[in-house]
Amino acid sequence: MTTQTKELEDHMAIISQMYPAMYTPVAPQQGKPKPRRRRRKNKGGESGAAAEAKKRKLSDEQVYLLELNFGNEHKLESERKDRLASELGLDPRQVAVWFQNRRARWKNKKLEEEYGKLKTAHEGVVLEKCRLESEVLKLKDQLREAEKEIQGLTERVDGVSSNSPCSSSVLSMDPPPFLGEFGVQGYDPDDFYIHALDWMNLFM
DNA sequence: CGAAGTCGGCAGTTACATCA
DNA sequence: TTGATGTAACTGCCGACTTC
Repeated sequence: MTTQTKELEDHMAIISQMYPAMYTPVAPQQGKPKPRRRRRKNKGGESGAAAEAKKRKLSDEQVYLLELNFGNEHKLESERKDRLASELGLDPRQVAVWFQNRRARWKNKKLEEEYGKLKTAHEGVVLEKCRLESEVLKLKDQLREAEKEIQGLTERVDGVSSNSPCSSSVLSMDPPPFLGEFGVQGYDPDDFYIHALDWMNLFM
């Protein structure tokens, strides 16, 4: 076996993996030919007998060369089509049709890939949304607890406010930065408890 | 400039081969 | 035998280009 032949076989193996259904070996026509259903019309003007004589399935080598050409350029200029057709022993029309169908398959494949990517991305976003929603619920709970605690402390402070030396300055302070639900800009949930404790220490 | 012809591309369809 | 699937080939339409 020559290196070139081996290379061709390797390429065919790869291509066969990509398009398994395209490369089943052509079985020689044996016995009496089955009657074919009639097409609607034959625009090409080819006689029925001539069309009948044509091999329907392209050979592995023909497909391999067509794939190589398609890999280089998906579009087919007239000159290249004629050259390819004579190289492969095909009608230029067959080459054009093959490229057309191949472009359609390629487009479908790309659409499927794109769909897969979008689906994965969408699933990721839905997951992240769930995570964020549960985090919001958790933070709301924490906020409620903190507000309850502050309420209790405030009531305690009110009870002794009349004889506390610092009461006036404390009571005149701005409300704590964590009061109110999500109304504070620059609020960092990680620092929530640290800030809350700092603020409460003023009363201790 | 515009009508007519040609050509290539695409979407959709049909006919056929192959396989489970 | 039959239904599903892949593919070659077809139809019909459209836009770009050329010719007259």
